[in-house]
Parts: sequence; C-alpha cells; structure tokens
Amino acid sequence: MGLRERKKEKTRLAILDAALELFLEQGYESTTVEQIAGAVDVSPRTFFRYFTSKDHLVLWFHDQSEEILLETMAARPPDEPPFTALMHALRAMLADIEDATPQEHERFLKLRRILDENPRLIGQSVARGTETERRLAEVVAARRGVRADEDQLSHLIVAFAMSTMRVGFECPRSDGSLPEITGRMAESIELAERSLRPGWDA
Amino acid sequence: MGLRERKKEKTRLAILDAALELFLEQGYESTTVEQIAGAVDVSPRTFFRYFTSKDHLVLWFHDQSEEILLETMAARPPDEPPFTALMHALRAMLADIEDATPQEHERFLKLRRILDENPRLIGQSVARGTETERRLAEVVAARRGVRADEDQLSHLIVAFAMSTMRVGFECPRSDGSLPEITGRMAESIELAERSLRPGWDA
DNA sequence: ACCTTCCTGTCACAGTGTGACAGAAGTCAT
DNA sequence: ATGACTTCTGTCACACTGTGACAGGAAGGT
Repeated sequence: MGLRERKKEKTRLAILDAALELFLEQGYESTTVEQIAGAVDVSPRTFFRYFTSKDHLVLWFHDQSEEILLETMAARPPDEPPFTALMHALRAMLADIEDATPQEHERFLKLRRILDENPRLIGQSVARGTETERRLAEVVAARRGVRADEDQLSHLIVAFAMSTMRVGFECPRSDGSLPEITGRMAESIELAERSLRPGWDA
Repeated sequence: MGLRERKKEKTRLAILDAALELFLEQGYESTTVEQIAGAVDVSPRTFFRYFTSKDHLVLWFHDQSEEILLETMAARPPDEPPFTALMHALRAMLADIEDATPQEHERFLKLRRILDENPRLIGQSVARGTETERRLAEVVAARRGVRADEDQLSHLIVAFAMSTMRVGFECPRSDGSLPEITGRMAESIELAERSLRPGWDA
C-alpha cells in the first residue's frame, strides 16, 4: 500500500473522528462542515471529496455492514434457505463488530450515541438501507431461482431480515455498552427465527 | 369552514399538483422550488410555509396513511392479536386509497411514478416511516401490556407489518394501474400472514 | 530529474431552508 | 360599513450544503 493511500485513509479517519467529537459536543445540526474541515486543517471542498455529504459521515458504518452482509451471503451454501442465510450474515456482522479494535469500538459507540440523539439520522440510515435491501433481494432471488422483479417473497424475506437487524440495533433501554448492544441484536435475531413458520422462505 | 381555510387548502393542492407535474416533466432534482412557486404564483418563501421541504411534497401521502393506520388501530378490539390488528389497518389504508376521488387517484399514481424514478425519495419515504413505526410500537406495546422501551417483540411486530406494506407498495413489474398496485399490496399482506407462526405476536 | 497521475485548495455558484419585518387580506365585533 | 384584530403573504437578508472548473503541488514510476 503506497504512501498516498495510507495518507488518504488517515485523513478519512481524522475527519470522521473530528466530526463525531464535534457532533457530541455541540450537536449534529449546529456543527458545520466548515468547522469539521477546520478541525483537521482541510478545506471544506476536500471534506466533500472524502464524504459525499454530512450525513454520509454517519452512514459510514452502514456501508461497511452492507459489505459484510453481501460477502457472507455469497459464501453461504447455495441450498441453504435464504432467511437462514441472512440470519447467518447478521451474526457475521455482529462478530465483525465484536472483533474490531478498541478504537473502532469507540467510534461505533460514539456513532450510536449521535444516532440516538438525532432521530432524523436514524431515518437517513434506514433510507440507505433500502439500497442494501435491493441488492440483497437480487441475491435471495437468485438463490430461489426466480427474478427479483417478479417475486414478492424474495423482497419480503430481505425486508424481514433487515427489520430484525434494525430492531436489535435500536436496542431499547441500553446503558450504551457494547456487550449490551450486541446482546440485544443477538436476542432480536433469535426472536425473529422463532416467529416465522418453518420453511416459509423455501 | 371559513374562506381562509378553503383558500389555504386550495393553494396547498395547487402547489402539490404543479410540483408533481413539473417533476414528471423535467425530473425531481432539476425542478427548483422557485419554479414550483412560480407555477402557482406564490413566493418561494410561501412554498416553505405549506411544505417544510421539497421532499415533504412527496411524503405527503405518507402522512395521510399514518393517520389512517393509527385511527384503525385505535378502533380495533383491544384483545385482538397486534399483528392481526396491524394487517387490518393496512387493509383499511388500501380501502381508503381505492375509495378516493379520481383526482386523488391521479395524484397517487403520479406520485408513484415519481417515486419509481427517484430511488432517493423511496429512501426518504422509508425514513419518515421510522417515526410512524415508533408511534405504532407504542400502541402495540400498550395492547400487549408492556412498555415499548422494554419489549423488542413489539418493535418487531410493527417492523414486520411496515415491511409488508413497503414490499407491496414497491410492486414489481407493475403496469402502473391502480388496481394492480392495490392488488399487489393485498397479495403481500396475505403472504406475510401465511409466513408467520400462529400466535407469534401474543 | 522527468513526466504522469492524483490530490488539494481556491473561487464561483446554484439551491435549500430560515428569521425578521411590513403590508395585504380575512375575520369578527359593533 | 368601519373599526380593530388576527393570520397569511412577499420581500429582503442570510447561513449552509453540495458541485463544477481550474491551477498548483505532492506522490508514483521511469
């Protein structure tokens, strides 16, 4: 990996960390891009080269999660029922969070606090989720041997799976610790598995 | 109803119709608030007094639907299983769309075409849905005799119900006619009812 | 060193959304 | 009708987000 790429990754994280810090200090809305850029000695224009929007800062983890979801789905045996495969993918995502560095844990928890305080951002996060759903629906449809355009069930399977993740993530009455959050998510996954009729996704 | 309120409702609809027309003609992004306001001889500032944002134009029907959902839920017998009640609410929403005036049908179909062409807006629509989900979760939790903060299942029930609606609404391979759309939504509701284990939401 | 490629800052700009204020229009008395 | 009263509207000024264009500088390979 060249110096250029290392430098880029460094600024990307510097911007992200500075932004999270400012958001927690003075709130999301009242923090401007100019301030964030200023905190890491970068021009506002450059900020937008790293993150396409201010919201994108907060959706960062979402993008990472999507990657893991898609990778895991690709790796699961093709004859496995799609919803089961999706639940495995969710658990893989969970494991990835747990196995991350303390620094990344820190970011994850800060982000979660910001999300809690700004319902609008949760909405944005869900909004981005629709694109993920579309892609996952393609994968599920392929597994089921149908076209995604023509099969509502494929969409329903994915939508239920994503709902499960979201419910776990919103994580009611949390003290904000990482084990509690991941615990809730695991809980939510089990709940969903128990709620559905065996073989419904076949 | 006084002249003032009638006039207000008239401008609100005039703005909405002009906007939908412009969006279909030249696309959502490339239509400015100034244009919309100009088309109905209103200042841009006034536009924002009727719709809090450009996006809000498109989320208009969402707000209406939420109202019906909440009203129906309040009217359903309290001992009915929550998911069943929610499915009834969805059907009530459907009926409301079908029973509307031709003019309102027109708006609904235009809106849907715009949504189809702008995935970002679907996201926004879903984003607004999270607030609806929160309110519905309160209602469901009350039915189940628990606190919404402490019960993941209440959230899961609502999330599954809203997913069902969305999947029906996205309506793959549609020719765009109203009967087809409502048909797909009904289909989706039945699919969901068949997929869940009896008594899962008790 | 050289040339190429990519990154960055500066400038200019379009567009969304908001606060403040003055004036017009609607409302409701007498 | 005429008055006072409330509510809506337009104008002006403004902060902020996000983008296109261009010039200079840093990193890459030769």
